[in-house]
Amino acid sequence: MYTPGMETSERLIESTRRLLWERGYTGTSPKAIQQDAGAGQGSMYHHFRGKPDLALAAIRRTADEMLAKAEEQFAGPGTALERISAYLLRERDVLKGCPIGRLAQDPDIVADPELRRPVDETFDRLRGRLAEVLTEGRERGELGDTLDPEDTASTVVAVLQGGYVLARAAGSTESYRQAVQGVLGLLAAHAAA
Amino acid sequence: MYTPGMETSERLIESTRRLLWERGYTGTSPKAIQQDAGAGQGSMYHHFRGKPDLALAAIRRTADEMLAKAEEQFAGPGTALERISAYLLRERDVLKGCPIGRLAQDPDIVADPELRRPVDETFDRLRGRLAEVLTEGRERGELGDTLDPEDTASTVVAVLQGGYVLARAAGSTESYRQAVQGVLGLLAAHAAA
DNA sequence: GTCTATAACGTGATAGAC
DNA sequence: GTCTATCACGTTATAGAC
Repeated sequence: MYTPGMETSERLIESTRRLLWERGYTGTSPKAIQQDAGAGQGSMYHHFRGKPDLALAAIRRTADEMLAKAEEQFAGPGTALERISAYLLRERDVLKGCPIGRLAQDPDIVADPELRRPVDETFDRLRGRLAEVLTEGRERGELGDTLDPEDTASTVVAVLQGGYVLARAAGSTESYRQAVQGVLGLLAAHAAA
Repeated sequence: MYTPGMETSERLIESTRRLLWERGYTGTSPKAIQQDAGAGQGSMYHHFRGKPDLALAAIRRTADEMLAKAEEQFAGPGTALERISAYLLRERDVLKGCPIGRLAQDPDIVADPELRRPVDETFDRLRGRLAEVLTEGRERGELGDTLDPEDTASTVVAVLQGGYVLARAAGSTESYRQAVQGVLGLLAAHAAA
């Protein structure tokens, strides 16, 4: 992943992002990061205090990117259901899984409050924005009054995260697609009711 | 975890089951297993060919146990919705996550077809049984005709798996509860329609 | 800012004694 | 069947030269 026109610290963060996604925190060694970034031991420990410090920088950047991409669909045109549908069905590297959700399974991430915070915040903001979209849809009469926006927002995020899990287990994106179609079908039926 | 009245190979499997749940495959070392089980290196390599072989035995047992516990709710009394509700709301170690779903995030598990197979099969059977329960509910008129049992079954499994992810990220079971309430609410609205 | 050297310890496995 | 010894290599970091 060596990229010539990029600062060493920048390259280290980008390599860490990629390796955290592929192998998780426990499975990613400082040595692997250094090799991937084309940097020596000394460089890494000059720019970062250690593995957790570097991981924190990488996680924050990935989290910001994820929320920005989600906002593209949430703030887009269409009904609430159309925007949520666009979000769930947009092109994704389903078999690679969610770069943030993956970290929630890592015991070393969950055990460290500094590292867990950006993961928690990411899901909290996603859920919050989805709840706003759903509330809007209910006010516009696109969805029934009985729908609980907060609970349903959590459900949508959970279907996304769980869909990733099923797809990786199966080695196929089909189960992700099914899970998404299922929840969209339930939401559509609710709208019609 | 040393348990006196148990065969060494039995203790090794039980320790592996617990450590795989807590730390995942990559994060679990043979040495840690041996110490937990109170067995030496030689014992482990006498009974098992290595780490993957021992992990396979542990995963199979956990998978069987999971499916058996799920069947208790699926085969129980009540409507389809009541049985699915009982399944999702039964007592669970939510913050510890799903011992099988956790493995789907592990690159070394996914990369090894022998180790991935039991994980995939577990979800496939869960999804299959849920689809049967939903089909039954539709035939009995408990659920609307527009509901797709296969897709919805995937959705329910995904909500469960995703709920675990959200709960671990938040360090609280609340988001799991919300995600489950959300999908049950959508299913209930569908039933009423 | 970057590099190499070194260190103390862990990993996954084999060999062979008991 | 169980144990300890040994091995080659990886991990996470520190020290200090360039």
